Amino acid sequence: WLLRLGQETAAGVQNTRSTACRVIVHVDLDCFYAQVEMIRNPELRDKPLGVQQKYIVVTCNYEARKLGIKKMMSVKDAKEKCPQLILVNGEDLTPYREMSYKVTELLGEFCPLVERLGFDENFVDITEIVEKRLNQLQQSGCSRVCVSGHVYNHQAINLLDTTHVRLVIGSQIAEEFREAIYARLGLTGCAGVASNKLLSKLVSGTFKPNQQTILLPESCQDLIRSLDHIQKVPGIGYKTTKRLETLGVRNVCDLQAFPSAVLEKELGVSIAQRIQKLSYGEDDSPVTPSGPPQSFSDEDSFKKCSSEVEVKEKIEELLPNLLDRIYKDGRQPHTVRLTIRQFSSTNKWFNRESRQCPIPPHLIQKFGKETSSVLSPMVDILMKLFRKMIDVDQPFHLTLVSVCFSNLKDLPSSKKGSIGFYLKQVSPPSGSAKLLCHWSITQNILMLLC
DNA sequence: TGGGGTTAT
DNA sequence: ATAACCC
Repeated sequence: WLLRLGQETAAGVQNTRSTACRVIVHVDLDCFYAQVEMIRNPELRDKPLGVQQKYIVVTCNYEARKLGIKKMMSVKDAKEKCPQLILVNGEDLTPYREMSYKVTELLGEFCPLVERLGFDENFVDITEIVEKRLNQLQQSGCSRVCVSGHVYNHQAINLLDTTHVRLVIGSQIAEEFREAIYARLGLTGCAGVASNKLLSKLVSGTFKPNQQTILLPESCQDLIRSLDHIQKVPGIGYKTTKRLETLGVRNVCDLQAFPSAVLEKELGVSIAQRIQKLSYGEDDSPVTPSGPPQSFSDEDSFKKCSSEVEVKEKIEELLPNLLDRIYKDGRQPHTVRLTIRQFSSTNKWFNRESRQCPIPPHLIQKFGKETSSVLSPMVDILMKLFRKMIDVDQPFHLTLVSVCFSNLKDLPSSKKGSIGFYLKQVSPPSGSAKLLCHWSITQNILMLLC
């Protein structure tokens, strides 16, 4: 696609600037866990591969998909379908988490506005980069732009429409993102470019592995209405779908046409207005930079755990890994939480309960040092939380134990003379050494030079 | 269904 | 602390 740029004066650009659309990229890695495993062991590259957690194949590579393996298939069904399927255990998320942050950090080199969604998706607000390139193009008198990848619906591009031009420039930037992710990390993925997060996410999935697509505004209704069920709309989950079904709302068109007043009474004004806007493809939520994580957790599920001693053992298994992650992060957690799931034949999922408490100050101090000194006092605290939930004199049957550290705070900076002093000045909320965006780092270095 | 995450109430 | 959402 070679196209001729419309003639537009600088003044014209200024006039349209206040109404310029946002340009959002959604980057979605292909079968992420399987890709990471194939990098760890290249011999798996051309073989059908599944990643297993407990008795579930949580994801698989495209070789396996050709043979009929689906995400979240039971190991039993998968082996029946495909006896040659190779399975690797993916219960320890460490390799995936590490690679995931490398991707986010790489995108952060292009632009500070990067928001994570799970381990394998990122939103990037590239509005400013697009504006800059648009100005460069116009000033250099360049008359052609070329779209990278697909255009949703094969819609024709109109280069007199500045929104079209912005999205085309966005496609070039998305291509650069994917090329950088492949060149530096060896990962492939999809990208979607549109004027908001919702649409960028929906359009990124339209051409699937390792391809990208842009959505022009005129095709927005086609895209959103192509969703056969409302639960496919990101933001409308299981519960809301059930309540909407009660109201007779089955698809996106039903939701668009449904009386707002009735919806607001049924779901509350906030949810009603948000999801009805979503049904029109409208989403004004900003790309919020994720920064370093808000919490660190580790969990294990199992068939049965029914004594205090077993619970303590589970906790002792989970803690060292967690404490190590927190130590490497550099911040100190101020809250700890224990979550359990009790067995029940009815309502099998979502019967989790938790208790949390502040971490005593004397223990918080020790997080910056050796993890061994925190271990046993922390086990004691977690066992107390456990006894708040479960009467240990009565029989119980747990199927999951999870420990979570949250309310992370930066180490108190030792004021002058320390590099921390300069770092804290520019980025007070979360100065975790690792995930500062490079702008903050640049500013910090400039401060040091001053 | 696993092993994580987030925000709103 | 729970409930909803996301992957």
